[in-house]
Amino acid sequence: MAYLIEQGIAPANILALTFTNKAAREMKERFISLIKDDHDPKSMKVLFAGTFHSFCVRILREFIEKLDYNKNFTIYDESDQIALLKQVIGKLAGANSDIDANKIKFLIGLAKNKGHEAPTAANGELAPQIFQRYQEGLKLRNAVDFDDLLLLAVRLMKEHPDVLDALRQRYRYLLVDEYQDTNQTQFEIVRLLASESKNICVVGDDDQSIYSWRGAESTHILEFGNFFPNAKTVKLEQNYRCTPNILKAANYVIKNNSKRHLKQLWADGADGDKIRLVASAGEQEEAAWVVAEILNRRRIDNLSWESFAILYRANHLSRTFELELRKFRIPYRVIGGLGFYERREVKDVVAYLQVIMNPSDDISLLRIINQPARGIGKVTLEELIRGAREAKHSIWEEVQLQRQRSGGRSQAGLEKFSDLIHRYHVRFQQETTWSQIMKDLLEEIGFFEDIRRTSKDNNEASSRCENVQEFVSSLAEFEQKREGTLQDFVDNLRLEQKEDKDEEKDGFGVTLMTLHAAKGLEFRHVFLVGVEEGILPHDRSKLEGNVEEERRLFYVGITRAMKGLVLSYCDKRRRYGQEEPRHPSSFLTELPQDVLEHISANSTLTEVKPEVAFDRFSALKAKLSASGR
DNA sequence: CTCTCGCCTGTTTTT
DNA sequence: CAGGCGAGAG
Repeated sequence: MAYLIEQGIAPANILALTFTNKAAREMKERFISLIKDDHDPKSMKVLFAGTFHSFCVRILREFIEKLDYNKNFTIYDESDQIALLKQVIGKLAGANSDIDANKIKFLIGLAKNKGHEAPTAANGELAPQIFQRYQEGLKLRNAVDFDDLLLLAVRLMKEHPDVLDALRQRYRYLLVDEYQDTNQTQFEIVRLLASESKNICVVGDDDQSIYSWRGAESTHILEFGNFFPNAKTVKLEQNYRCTPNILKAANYVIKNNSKRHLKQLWADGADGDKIRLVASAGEQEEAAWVVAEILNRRRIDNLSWESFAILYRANHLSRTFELELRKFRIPYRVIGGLGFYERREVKDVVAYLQVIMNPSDDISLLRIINQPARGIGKVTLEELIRGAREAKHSIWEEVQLQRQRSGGRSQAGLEKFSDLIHRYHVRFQQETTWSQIMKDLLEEIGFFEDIRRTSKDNNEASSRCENVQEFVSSLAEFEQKREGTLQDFVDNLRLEQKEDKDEEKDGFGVTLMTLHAAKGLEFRHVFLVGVEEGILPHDRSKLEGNVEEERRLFYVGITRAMKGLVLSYCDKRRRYGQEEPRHPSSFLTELPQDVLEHISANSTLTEVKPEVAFDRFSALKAKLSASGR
């Protein structure tokens, strides 16, 4: 990107795509720091650097009317999808059918990611019908799901050559990061945009392909030359991040994969510290050891909290570490997991905004029509849904009909709700102080009182109220920056994990995140925790015969570390409130012994003694006898 | 119509 | 353990 700018290419003609918002942010930052001496960073705002999804939203908001959607379409997230699917399944198979909405959602996603119009019948007898009804349901609600964003963008470009042409004119230089993770649809987008100009540059590493479960195919990068025959390949084999010891460990692990593009990674400099393999009795001990080590290391080397990251395979593993960090009042941030906007109270507030902007959005409407309670109960709702279905219009329109008809206890409620949405719809259109309107709305419906009333305790109540307050202040902030419409605000919310607000200014503490989220990032000290058989590799991957992807995940984790790497596992772990025995990951046996140091978390930090010798059979034996007792 | 209680089920990874 | 959901009392 910096090179293109140096060559005099207009920033508006450059399009840079990534897979996560964090990676996009990181890319922008590094780019700005490269060019800031010669160019005004502000003039670079027209350069689009973002995720595939946010790029697609942008072009769809501009052109989607050509596909017979309304411009103010709503983006459905996972829970909205599930809600819609449950409706569809209920309609199709009866209320007490045992069809799992989650499974269907997964199948639909898989099909869409591969660019299919419908899942094949083999996926389950009802799946094709459900898929069809689901898609109709989205359309009816003027909504699109995450995968549709990509699919519709492709359709737009294919069916409307004038649009494609305009986009090609606009985005003349295309760059894609983490290209090994492109799925069929994303590949199609790239191909459509770049096939004429051939001004395309992609970066990727097949050893870091960790999204095949989302339809990513690393063949896209391996066969790049087939689509762009004059492509020039540049191998980046020197690693500037890790110490030779860490890189050696990574190389040893990854070479156990059979399906890969061979390369010789090397790193300069001193070997560095040994990699520490820490065994703990349980997750409490593991967390205690890790946090004590962070405290220690920070003091000794005079480091910032930001130098440390705790990485894990699955989100729920963050909990014990959060508790322990809190105990010592160490600042930290958790990436992912239950996102900010996924919290009940925040979702409710967002749903109000959605309905106000797009009343056809039944899913959001049903969420808030009786929230806080205004006398619209199950019976009324069923009537509304039935009426809407029969008349083939939205529930909102059905509300407009039924509020006229008198009788029934819910009448007043319907009247009130309908009037409320109308009034605020007008206000949001006419006034520009969105945050004030939002405050008025929350006040009028008694949202905070309702939260206090329905919360289990004071703690929960105040934290939920705070979340809503924070939402309102982020709205205020957005409004002050004048960076976009209210619709843009909601889009960002949907597509972006809520990041810590003061992340930019004074650091954000220790980072906790999944291995997937860590890709593309680096930390001075990495603690890769829960390295146990069944967690990494995950049990499910073994069933699905995809252990090699788990190994790549392990590889990604190892190579996030610049100087220090700790791999840690427990002998037992609580799961569903029940304690279970655990065993070290088989991946650990693939590590070169000479770069390892074995540590038992039972020994205190001041007197760290290397364990006798790591012998997994004796370790296993010890565990078996322990569990036997 | 509202609310509480207790049973149930699930936990991979992300936009 | 925790959040979702249905049943049943008020």
